[in-house]
Amino acid sequence: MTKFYITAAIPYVNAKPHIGHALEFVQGDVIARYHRLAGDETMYLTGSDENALKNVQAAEKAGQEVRAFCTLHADEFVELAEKLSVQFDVFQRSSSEKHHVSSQELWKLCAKNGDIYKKTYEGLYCVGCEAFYTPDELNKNGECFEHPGKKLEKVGEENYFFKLSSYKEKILQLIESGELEIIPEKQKNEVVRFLQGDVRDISISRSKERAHNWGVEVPGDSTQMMYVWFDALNVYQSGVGFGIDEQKYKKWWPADVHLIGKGIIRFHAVYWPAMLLSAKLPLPKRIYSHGYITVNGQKMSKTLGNVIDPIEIIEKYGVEPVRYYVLREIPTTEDGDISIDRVGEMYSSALANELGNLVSRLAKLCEGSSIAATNVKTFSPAVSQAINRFALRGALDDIWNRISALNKRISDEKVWEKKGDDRLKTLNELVAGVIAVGYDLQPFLPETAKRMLSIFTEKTITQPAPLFPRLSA
RNA sequence: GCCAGGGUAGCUCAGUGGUAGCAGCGAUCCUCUCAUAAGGGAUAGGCCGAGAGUUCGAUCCUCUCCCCUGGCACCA
Repeated sequence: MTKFYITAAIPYVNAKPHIGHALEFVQGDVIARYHRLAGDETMYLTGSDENALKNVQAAEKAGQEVRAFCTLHADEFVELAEKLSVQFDVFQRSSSEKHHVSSQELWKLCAKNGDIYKKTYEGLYCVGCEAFYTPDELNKNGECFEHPGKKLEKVGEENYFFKLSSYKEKILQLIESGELEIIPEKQKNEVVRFLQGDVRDISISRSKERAHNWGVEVPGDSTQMMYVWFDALNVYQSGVGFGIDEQKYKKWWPADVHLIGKGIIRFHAVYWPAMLLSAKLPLPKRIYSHGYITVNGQKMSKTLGNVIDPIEIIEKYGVEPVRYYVLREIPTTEDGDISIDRVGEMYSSALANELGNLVSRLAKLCEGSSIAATNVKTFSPAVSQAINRFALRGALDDIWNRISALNKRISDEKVWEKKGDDRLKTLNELVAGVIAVGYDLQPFLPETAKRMLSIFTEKTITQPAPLFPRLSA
């Protein structure tokens, strides 16, 4: 039995989840479910990024204690996963004691290898980003791109630095050779271009004061806290026992897939491998990067007030239509758009009319006939291949082509007019087709798939209640 | 500003050096009746962003321009 370990990025918990988080959770869930069904021992992990300064600021704004604030939001992500039928095996909070110990362990390994050094850093500091910039990273007015109009301050501070520059060539080679695979190509190219440029060492700590005394303390220096990404990335390891449970860690690490949003590719494809190389630990095998969701063609933003709460759509249409939408309508590795109306359209056309009605009509046609249930135990090659290439939408395209073909066959052959052996033979073939569809659909729409398989493997097939009832409105 | 990728039917997109696509959704029309008034079929007359060049010939090659999107160190 092979193991399969996939991670979803750990979200900041400074606000409640939006539809973008749902997209990533569901994508990862499909891949995890696929591997579980294929017989792999599977681990699907996510967690929460709680040590970020943003959380401290958000908590202060909300007038709450940081830890309580984080717990509140972390719970919302756990709840979202449940409502989406997303099965995480581990939800690792980065504020947990174990995670702190684990991250300090990683730090020590990098330090032992001589890759961490102290340096007084003087630079231009953007209060909005709470980050330093070099002049060439700024716009022509000398302001950062995130906060145009905001003057930068000159700040000096002694920090720990990580020798990222030492690993530039090695990582470039790993990525170009495909040993560390990045999908899609577009993101891979951006990482390669970055690595071909001037890669500088990065600051990996900040003063405790600047960190508002929140985060993971640097081992052996109680005046410094780890830069949040240093510990955040380590969630992928701490969640499977790194520095805590060696046996467990050895079993799961390295990750087979890191699933992330395109905005954090650099951390996963450059910093993270560098840290692991420094610590002499195995590297993740693949990075899948997905796009962002726009709403009615616009970026989601709190200012615009167009943030879509996935829970709301789930309540309106149900879980599986939401899963279907983000998997089929949103290009797997690119940006896509969502609107409530569009979800409704998809519900009617693809789910109720095509799939739901197919199940209904075929079940009805089968009533009174004894159908020999086929026992499918594997995914179709097309679907397997698509999932392994992170082409989730492609897999659904294939499945829906088959659904259309089944509907067409029923009409073309006027199955309802057939009699005797001819009818029985045709029905058997059609049922086999639907069962195969149901099997392939399991990772995507688990509940629907389960019902389909159960309906058509019964000894006597009877017409079920609609899988996707027509919407009244 | 710099870098990358795009601008093709109402929408989402595919595509090729030689009259643009059996594409999907929506729309319109026709049609079956097993089915959730679902299914199936047909149609939709789009200057393939603008201009110039290369070529016998370009939507696809080159150049310029316009527009959009993405990346530019803490955003799923």
